[in-house]
Amino acid sequence: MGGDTIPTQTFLNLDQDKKDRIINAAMDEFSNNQFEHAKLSNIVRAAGIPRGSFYQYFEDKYDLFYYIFELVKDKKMEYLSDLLPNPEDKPFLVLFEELFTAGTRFAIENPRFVKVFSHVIDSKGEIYDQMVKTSLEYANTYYVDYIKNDQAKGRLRSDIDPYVFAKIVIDLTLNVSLDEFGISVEELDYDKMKQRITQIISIIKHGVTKGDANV
Amino acid sequence: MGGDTIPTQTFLNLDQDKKDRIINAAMDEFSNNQFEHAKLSNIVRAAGIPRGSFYQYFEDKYDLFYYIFELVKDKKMEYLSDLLPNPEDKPFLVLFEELFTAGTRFAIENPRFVKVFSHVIDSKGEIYDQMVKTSLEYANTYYVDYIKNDQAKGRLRSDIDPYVFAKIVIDLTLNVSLDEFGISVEELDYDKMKQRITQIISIIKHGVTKGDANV
DNA sequence: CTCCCATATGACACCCTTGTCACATGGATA
DNA sequence: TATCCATGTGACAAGGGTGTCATATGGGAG
Repeated sequence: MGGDTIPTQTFLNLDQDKKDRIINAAMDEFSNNQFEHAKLSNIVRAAGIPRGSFYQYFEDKYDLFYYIFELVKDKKMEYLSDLLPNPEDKPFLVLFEELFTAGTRFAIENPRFVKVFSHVIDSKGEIYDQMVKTSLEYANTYYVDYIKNDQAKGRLRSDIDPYVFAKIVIDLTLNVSLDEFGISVEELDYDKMKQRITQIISIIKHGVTKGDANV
Repeated sequence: MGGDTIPTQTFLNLDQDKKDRIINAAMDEFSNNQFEHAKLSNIVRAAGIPRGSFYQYFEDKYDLFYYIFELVKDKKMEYLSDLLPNPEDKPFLVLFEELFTAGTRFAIENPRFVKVFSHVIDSKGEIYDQMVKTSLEYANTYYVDYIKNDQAKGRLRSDIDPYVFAKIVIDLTLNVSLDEFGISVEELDYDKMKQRITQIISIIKHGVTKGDANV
């Protein structure tokens, strides 16, 4: 019975310590390697369980990854969920700054999670299609509507293509926030990131040109 | 003799047709797969040469990839090299727009090349470190200096961190120019891209805020 | 003709992975 | 103690990749 939970009931029955060891080992492997390069052999060795046991807990490698990736998404949602409902019609740039900040905080506080995430983003393979493509497309339309709304209210220049702007915003959050030349996620520092966000928002908001009113 | 050219002399001696078949097959495989997932078996099959012959032409898979990647870089340089010397002290934003446009033209006219390139960018592995990291770091400092110079001349806001701005510029050229949700490099259209570039430059230049002079 | 060297060839050895399976273990229950 | 069921276990089959090597081929030189 209960044969179609994603991890098996057997896994859920495990004592917490063993579960933690497995999750930990998987997290390590998946944060250091893309899915296809992650090796079950490493995971079972690091977790200190026999290979055979693993297959009592999960269907296969993909199944494990799916489980881990859900953990990552859930964690990220903890950081973002308060911001998204948007009851009081915040300007888009305010929402953007809040999301950007929350996302950065998530990255700093959960570096391994972010690395798992980044591998999927970069992979652009099946896993990407199945696990994040839809979310990003959703974010895109969400942003586009938001931007159009702000344009209608005169908060944003109406000659800007909402799709292009939304794409920039998403790319910035995905890339700029997470890495820097030679600096890995583990070494991020909150104050520095906060400054960077302020800078980025300022550029997006006012542009880089000096003393120049916009068109 | 000549034992340390990258492809062997034997390869260089091959008749053009056979060379082309090999390069073509390699290009196909490397544009559809990251290095580690690219299969020599596919390449030799597509090129119509026996497996053993391949090892008379190249040291190994990595060697072949290196050769192919050089071809890609050379091709890209054909598009960019005129712009980089910068004799007449162009404003940074003008240079940026020119590079962006040239890069886009390269992408549209050589989609397979771009895909090879993107795989490396996304891989963030050894290949990335060896083949593009240095170039990107170089580009970064080049931009930073350029930006500082423009700031000194009052063309750009001096409260902007040149490093952050340079990073944004590089990320935009690497990501925004190349893909879009659901649109692969093969389907890019020049006019559409030109519009997008104009939009992006405009946002960077003046910001997105309506009727708002900058700080 | 035959010798020589560059080149061609594909079966094969080797490596490393994943997922399986027949068997072991152990605690609860009667 | 006997039995049962969940769980543990690691040797192993199968698959799929790369690079090698013993052997074939073929054109030019003597």
